[in-house]
Amino acid sequence: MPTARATAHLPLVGEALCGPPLTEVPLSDSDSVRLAAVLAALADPVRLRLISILAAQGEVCSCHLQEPLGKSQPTISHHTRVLARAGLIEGEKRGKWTWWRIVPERLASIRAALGGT
Amino acid sequence: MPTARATAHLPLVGEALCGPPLTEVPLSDSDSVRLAAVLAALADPVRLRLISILAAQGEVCSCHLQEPLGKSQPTISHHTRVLARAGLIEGEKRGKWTWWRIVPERLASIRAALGGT
DNA sequence: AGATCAGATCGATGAATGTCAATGGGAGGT
DNA sequence: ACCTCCCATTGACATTCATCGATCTGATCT
Repeated sequence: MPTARATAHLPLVGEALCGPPLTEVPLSDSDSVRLAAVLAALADPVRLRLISILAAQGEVCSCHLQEPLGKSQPTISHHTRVLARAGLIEGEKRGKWTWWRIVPERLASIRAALGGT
Repeated sequence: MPTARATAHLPLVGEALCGPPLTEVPLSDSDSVRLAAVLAALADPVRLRLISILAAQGEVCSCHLQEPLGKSQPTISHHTRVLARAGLIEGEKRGKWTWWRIVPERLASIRAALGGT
């Protein structure tokens, strides 16, 4: 069993996402599960493109997502639900349509959890 | 079909990760697939804790990962492989042991792809 | 050479996930 | 009332994935 030398300190969890910033690594079980869940919500090509569309257009209703994403309506609904449950987007029903928008703080907290200053 | 108003511009792909920064959203198919693959490599509790251990200790051999992660040796090997293939960690064989360390630029490129400055 | 140890690979298994057709539920419009 | 449109939900299917036991490859040591 060799010995390991300590060097850099790269915090992996930001306050907004997983509670207070942790001082001692490794990540706790619950924190890692929470962060992994949010990252898993992001780790899909369709959902990434969906988010990029929202980022570009500010607010988009589901009917505008189906065509650029090239997926069926239930699939789009599934992806918006996954993203909304992860807190990455928010939906608001206005009349017949549901308008979706990004929650930028959530993306920022992910970046922070990944070691951003 | 309602109309959408354009607001913020949130770039999702950084240079280091997926080629030149994209000016027009949405993300291309290939870019979203590439970014999703790296995020998927990160979206696992065991791998997040593994990375946090590496971040804290600088350089760690596999034999030191098995115990804190509480997983079998083949499972640890599987996770290091996934992370290495995603470019998030690097392994170096020295004698009998394989030493693993973080590739900080890779994490930084992910943060950039997620809209960081 | 033989024994030992670190870690990669193989095979199997159970769970999670992306996808879509079909259906259901509301909100508008006529 | 009826019809239409938007979207969520259900059920089913195929694929992917995390996990571990067993095995294989190399490197080290006696």
